[in-house]
Amino acid sequence: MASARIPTAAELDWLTRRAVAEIIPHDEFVKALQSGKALRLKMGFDPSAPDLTLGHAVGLRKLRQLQDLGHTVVIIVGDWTAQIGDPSGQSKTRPMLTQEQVNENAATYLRQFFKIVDRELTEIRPQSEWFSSFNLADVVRLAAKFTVAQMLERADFAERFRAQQPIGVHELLYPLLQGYDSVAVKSDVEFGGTDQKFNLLVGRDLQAEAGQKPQCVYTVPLLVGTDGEVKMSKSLGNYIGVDDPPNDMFGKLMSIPDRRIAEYFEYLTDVPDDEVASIRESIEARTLNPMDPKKRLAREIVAQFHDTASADDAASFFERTFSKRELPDEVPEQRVSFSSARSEAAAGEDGAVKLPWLLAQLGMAAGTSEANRLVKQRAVEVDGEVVTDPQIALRDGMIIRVGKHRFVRVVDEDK
RNA sequence: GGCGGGGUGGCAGAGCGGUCAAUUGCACCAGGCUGUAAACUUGGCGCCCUUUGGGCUACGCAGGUUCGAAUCCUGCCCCCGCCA
Repeated sequence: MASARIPTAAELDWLTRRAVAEIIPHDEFVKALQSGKALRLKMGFDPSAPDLTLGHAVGLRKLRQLQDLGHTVVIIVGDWTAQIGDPSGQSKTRPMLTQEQVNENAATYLRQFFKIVDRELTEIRPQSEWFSSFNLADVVRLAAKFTVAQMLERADFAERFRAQQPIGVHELLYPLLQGYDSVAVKSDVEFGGTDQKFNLLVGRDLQAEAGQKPQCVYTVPLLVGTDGEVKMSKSLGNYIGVDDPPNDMFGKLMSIPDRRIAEYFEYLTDVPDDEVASIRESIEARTLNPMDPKKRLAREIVAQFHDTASADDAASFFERTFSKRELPDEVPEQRVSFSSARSEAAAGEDGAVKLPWLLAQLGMAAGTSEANRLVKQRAVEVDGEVVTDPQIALRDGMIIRVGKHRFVRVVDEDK
């Protein structure tokens, strides 16, 4: 049997407290770590949302810490449950996905997953491995183990029920399937956000029934998104992706509300507890400008998902572009055929072109209507000058800026 | 199976024959202030045309009545609840 290093007292403390919501049962988990046996750490993922956010990173960082002791991660590709749509924390039924979409998403997801988790100590297990051979009898047997009342204990089901929102019968199957995964892979500990608690506990029950030692349940707190209010999630648009380019990541981190700075440090960095505590205190006491620890946070995190050099670059990019409002020296280029632009959107004798049209073409505005508004509201700059004239002369290499953070260098494709 | 309620823009939720591209809140975008924080403030928020102007597409789906329908009628689909 594979073995793992026994954690030191400090490591143990870190693993069971920092960025941890709850470990059930706590003592059993500690005992397991101290046994020296390599544990199987299960984490499921839902391939309906292929992009990993910093919210996911909270839990993945814990997995990584445990891997560093020699434990094994078992990642479950939820190719069946994704077709159901996880009802956890959802206020609505989610759409089902096709197998093709699932496969595509899984590839994207795993690439990002291994930015944090050690590939060498990871087992990838698609649910279809055990569920494709499931038949109706198996499903009925599984479903018979739970009652409707038990299912309705789940906070989100209960809430939807109360609010007279629809709950699909198939959604009740979701926790059961996820729980069965634990039986299939013989997991020792399952990880998830606090919203997963119910599902994770179902795994314990099913394992016990199957004569296995029930897994421990390890939940991590949910990271609040950039709006500072609700759980970070892609569908709410308040997320920071682990795959976000350094500048974006840095900028998004700078935009989180001050009151969330400390918890971001706590959940996403290795900055020691006492330092985090002092940052928290000085922000509350207003003894330092919150922008400073926030910059540090942004650097720490960008360095983690990219590297130190990128973090430095992102920091100076940020200061130049947003603090001083200068143009960055590297502006993404967009190629446009000047001649066809002139024939399509000619606006004058001199070869000028309609600016709103151009903005829409460049993808800097959703459409010409929006572009028109932006121009009117003085949100458009060309080569550093605010433009209000809806006509514009094309110039190779011209730099167009819309709002604070959209800019493009226009290059003539005809050349 | 019976009875009742309901389907409106990203969400919530008004409107119930013309003045409705549709009140309002949230979210979002942009300007001001600033630290891409908070608070505040101004404008905007279906698409398209250069316009205080015009066109097109929209209020579950399909038809119909009407000079005119998100608003009335018919059929269909879907959701919620109660009773069985």
